Amino acid sequence: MSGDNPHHDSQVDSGSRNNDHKHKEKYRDKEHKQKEHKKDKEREKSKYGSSDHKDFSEKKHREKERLKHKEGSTDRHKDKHKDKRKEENIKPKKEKENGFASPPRIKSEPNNDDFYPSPKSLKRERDDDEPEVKPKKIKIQNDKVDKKGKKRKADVEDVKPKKGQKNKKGEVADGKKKAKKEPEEKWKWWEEERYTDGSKWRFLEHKGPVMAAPYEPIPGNVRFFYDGKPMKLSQDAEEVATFFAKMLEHEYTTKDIFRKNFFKDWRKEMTAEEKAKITDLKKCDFTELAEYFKAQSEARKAMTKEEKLKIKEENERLLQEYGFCVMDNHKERIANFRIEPPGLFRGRGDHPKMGMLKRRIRPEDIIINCSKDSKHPKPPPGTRWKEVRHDNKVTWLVSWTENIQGSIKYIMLNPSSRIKGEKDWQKYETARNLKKCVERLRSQYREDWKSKEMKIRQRAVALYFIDKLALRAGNEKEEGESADTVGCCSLRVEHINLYPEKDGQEFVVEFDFLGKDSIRYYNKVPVEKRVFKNLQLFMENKQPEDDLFDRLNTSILNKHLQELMDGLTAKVFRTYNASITLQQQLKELTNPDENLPAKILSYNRANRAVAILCNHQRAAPKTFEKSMQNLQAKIDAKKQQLSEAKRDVKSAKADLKVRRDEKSKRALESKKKAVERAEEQLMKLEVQATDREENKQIALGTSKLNYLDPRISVAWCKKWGIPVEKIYNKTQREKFAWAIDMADEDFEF
DNA sequence: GTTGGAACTTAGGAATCTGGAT
DNA sequence: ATCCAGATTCCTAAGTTCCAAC
Repeated sequence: MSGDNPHHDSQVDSGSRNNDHKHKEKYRDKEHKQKEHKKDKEREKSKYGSSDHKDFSEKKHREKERLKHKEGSTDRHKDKHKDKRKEENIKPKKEKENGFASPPRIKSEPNNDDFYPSPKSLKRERDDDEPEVKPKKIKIQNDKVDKKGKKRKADVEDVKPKKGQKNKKGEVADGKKKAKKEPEEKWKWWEEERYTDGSKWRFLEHKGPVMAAPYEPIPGNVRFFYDGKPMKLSQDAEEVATFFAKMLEHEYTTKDIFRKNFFKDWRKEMTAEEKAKITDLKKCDFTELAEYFKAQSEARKAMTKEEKLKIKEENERLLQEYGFCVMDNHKERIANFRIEPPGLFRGRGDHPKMGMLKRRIRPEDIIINCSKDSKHPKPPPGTRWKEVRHDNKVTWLVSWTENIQGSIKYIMLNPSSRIKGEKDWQKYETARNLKKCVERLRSQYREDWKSKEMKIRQRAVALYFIDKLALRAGNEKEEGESADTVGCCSLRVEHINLYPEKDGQEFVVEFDFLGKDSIRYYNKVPVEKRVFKNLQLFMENKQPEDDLFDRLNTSILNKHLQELMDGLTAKVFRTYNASITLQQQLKELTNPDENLPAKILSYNRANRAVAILCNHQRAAPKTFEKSMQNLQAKIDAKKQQLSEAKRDVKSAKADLKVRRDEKSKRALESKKKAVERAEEQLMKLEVQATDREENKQIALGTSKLNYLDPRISVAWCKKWGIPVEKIYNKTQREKFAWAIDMADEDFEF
């Protein structure tokens, strides 16, 4: 069943989702005091008389003021005190590998890492404690996938690098003549077995992160003024001042919260004297600093080619040295090998922490993860790592705790790596599994709309939204820690409006809320009557700021989903619906007779349908108006050309009438051709304009990268003879190499 | 069972690069 | 050769899910 999600249609072309900033005001200073409305929940409870609702104890007393910026703090600041209901009984969790039927991994011999020690000589010891090491090849479903009949080296042992390897490695690192060489043959990890024991790798070696560049004090002639008088700042205070100065242009340096947070954190960096003197941000004049940085960036732009080349080479050197690691005998690209530099935090939307100082990360903050038997990365001279550990149950190479939210940041591998690719592939397989049973689940939740139990009804309605509208799960968030955004489970009464009748449709629900990244979701959808009635019920006796689904959270929902299908979670619906929509739209929009650009346009339109479904928005490009004008000018010129061409045809006709010779006839023909050509070009330009206009605020990239099973696109390309390069750029081809290699034109999601 | 932390995916915007127009 | 717009890459915030400790 493809194209089996009829209810998307409305969404696909339903209107505008503008990110209206006014809209945000609406939520800005709201104090959500759900706590005060617990009584309402109690009321509902009794209404349904279900016994399973114990009371929701209230415990929300956040103590603000965290020691955030305490020196070297690795402490958590997440003293969360959830006020969520926890009345549900939670099922015992099942152990499983997410329904990904794939065989245990057996190491196969790579041939492409010449830069690093060739592993040939180095056998890894086989892991004897891995019973599943016998590859019984639970081959991945995809029928066609396997056509090539891989030579699975089922018997190759997992090799572990030995000393020899290390030595070689060192040598490679130093004189990296070899390192330059591209591996001619790309490693097809998808033809190999996977680990099934939960381990992520056997061997991992890397050079550690690239630390942020040290602070470079500003020259003495560049001055900071306080209260009109120049003032030399201590180095630490100065550094933080430069962060602010660099942002001076930006609107958010005018925001109260930003300024307040900044000033508070800045003062912590000041010496006692500075602190005593600098008491008012308004009296601070950063303009000379700002000009200095501006001039610097101008200078950078004006650099000669040689200078630029030099920088480029230096970057390339860093990339070669730090941008790769060896994981299980393969050289793999690292995604983010640089430590995030210090600066001022800018969250998205109305973030309560905007402007806070994002502290500089020191080696002492950093945890290194690598193989015990690898050459460990060296900390910068005179420093040490916080810890070096050897945990092969995780994929990260480096981690540190960030001081704004107290969360952990990681350095991990590039999307083209085996470890990311396998996971990505698995994600789509889970979504395809959902396809097989989605109708069953749909009937199930429709049944549940009638349940006697409130929490089941809520779960069923929420699931309906997640399925129909591709909403995110919606975890609860801690108030005051981040912008006020919601997803499905965390929707509040104020986020929807019910219209028994609107615009000629019955039972319309209007959604208006800020989702991830404070992107507005606005949509009007007709729903089934039963859903509508349920929503009315859920909203009864509630305040706008109360949870719509007060008996539900993501944990309850996902537990339920897990029971319905192995590996099923809320986000699988987004993947499934995105991919199935693409497949179906491609089927619908592709016209076999059309030429290549037209087909690509169809692809983009199908992609766009998905982006709209998933609400992937972008700010209209700054150059949008101009580029539209340019295009319009082209169109006008083409129109002009066309009308001239038509006039030519007329006169050629007249000519022919008079002369009646072959030559005139031919002339007429060629004029006619010119008209046709111009018409075609005009049409193309107009289509392009439409396309661009339609795309003004839609971001296609996110869905392409994260939600659309690449095999659908690859199959489509193969079917219509479209070079895959037209659809995926180089990076994307690297990420989706597995799909490009395995999908043939018959692939069905 | 709850809770918070850890791990990992998803996200939009800024910075940088590139190649075609001039 | 230079400029510019669009494409690509980088950056890191903001989500989801899993899991261990209580």
